[in-house]
Amino acid sequence: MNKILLVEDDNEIIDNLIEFLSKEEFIVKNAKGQNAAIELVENETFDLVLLDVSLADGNGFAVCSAIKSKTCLPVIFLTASGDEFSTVTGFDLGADDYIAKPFRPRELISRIKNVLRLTGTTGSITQLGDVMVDTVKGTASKKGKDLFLSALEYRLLLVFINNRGAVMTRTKLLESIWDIAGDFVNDNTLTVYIKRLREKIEDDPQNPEIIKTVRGLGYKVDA
Amino acid sequence: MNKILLVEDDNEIIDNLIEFLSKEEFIVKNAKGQNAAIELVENETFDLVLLDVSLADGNGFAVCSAIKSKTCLPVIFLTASGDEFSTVTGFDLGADDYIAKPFRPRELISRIKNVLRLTGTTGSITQLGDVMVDTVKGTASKKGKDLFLSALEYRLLLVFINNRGAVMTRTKLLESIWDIAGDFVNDNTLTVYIKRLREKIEDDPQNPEIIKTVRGLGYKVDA
DNA sequence: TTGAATTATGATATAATGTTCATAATTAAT
DNA sequence: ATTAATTATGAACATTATATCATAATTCAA
Repeated sequence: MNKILLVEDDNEIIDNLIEFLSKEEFIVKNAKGQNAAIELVENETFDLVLLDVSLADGNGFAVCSAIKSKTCLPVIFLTASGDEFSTVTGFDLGADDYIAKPFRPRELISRIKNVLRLTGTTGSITQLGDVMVDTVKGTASKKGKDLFLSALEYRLLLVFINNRGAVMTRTKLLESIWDIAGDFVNDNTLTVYIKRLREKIEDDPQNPEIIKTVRGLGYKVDA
Repeated sequence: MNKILLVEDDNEIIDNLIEFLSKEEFIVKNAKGQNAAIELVENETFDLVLLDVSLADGNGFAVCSAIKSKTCLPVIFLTASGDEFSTVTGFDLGADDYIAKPFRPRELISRIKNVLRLTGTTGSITQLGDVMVDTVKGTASKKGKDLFLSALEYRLLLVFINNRGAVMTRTKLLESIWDIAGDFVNDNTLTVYIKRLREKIEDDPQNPEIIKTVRGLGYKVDA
């Protein structure tokens, strides 16, 4: 159940959106003015803000700035027309998306869900076979069981996950984890880490299925 | 320098976009058909895909599915008109955004940058005062200098960052980090960790400005 | 098949982490 | 002011992490 703050002063739109969004399993709370919006954001927790650009007491950009400076809430602008929203300044202010009125309700839902997914409010979990990494918590698990990865093992796993499909050279991996080209850490250190990580995440560490060796080039995980 | 795969078969658009995006410091590579696109994605690394919905050899949705099943690349659809893109199926397929032709170049740039920011391909960095956390790399820094956080310290910091503005009770924190309600780890363990984390991230650990004690309730960081 | 290069493994010293204890400092209420 | 509760600190300890060495196994090419 995600909770949405609707900053809007047009009663018809308010009623329509509250009715529609409630059906879609969202909890909606309305603020009609800038101050009300900012106060609500300060005193309650929301998952997303729908923000009308043109409010009776001023434009929504100021509200967006205020919200973004206080929270990490995603903001979707509602605009009277596509042109009203300057994407350049809008996105610069930290807006996550915008939608022009009149919009089809289903499009609004899609955009809301999309933004929630992208901003990770619903959790940003990445999967690699049966290994799951939760970058929000900073943890990893295999088949639902917690993996106890050290800081370096975790970072090494992240590098592979964020470069799925690509062969990672030893140099690239060393740079990613140790920030240097291999002059200061022993070249074998990486090999040892690969081994240790494999021992924790692979079903059969001797025949790795996740982190594969690409002889002469480096290592890779399939996409 | 982000690398973009442009899947488009109209030569005029290709030329325009390559010229414009190159000026904006993007590296652009073009694929004219479905197979070319999928092959490129498999053999090269990109940061984002711009995907025309209507290609000569079929519609772009199939390409989107193929890309998303193989990679975690963000995809922005280019559509001839707003209606052509079904936001419902489009977003369900994993599309990250879409833009209807004709679009203003600056809007395209804004949307590209926005998606890159949201999907974290440019790094999903969260800031807490002068402390930055990069959950893509699994690292943290203060004033640009690397912090060497242990696995538990890093996770504790993430809990605070993901709950900015809220008071976190000792029980909640213990549950977040140790997955238990405090029965198995000593109650003081958390206190010691708070102290150690403060020593690494606070300017003056004796007078913490980031992680504040809320006596009787727990700890909180401001939003 | 042999040899050189690459990758894997096992063992080890050192440093850091994780947990607990004992004790001090702080705060709020009586 | 005294007391009780809460939070902070310092130090001790067992455990784990980290980096390196030596050595083994593997692969590829001559």
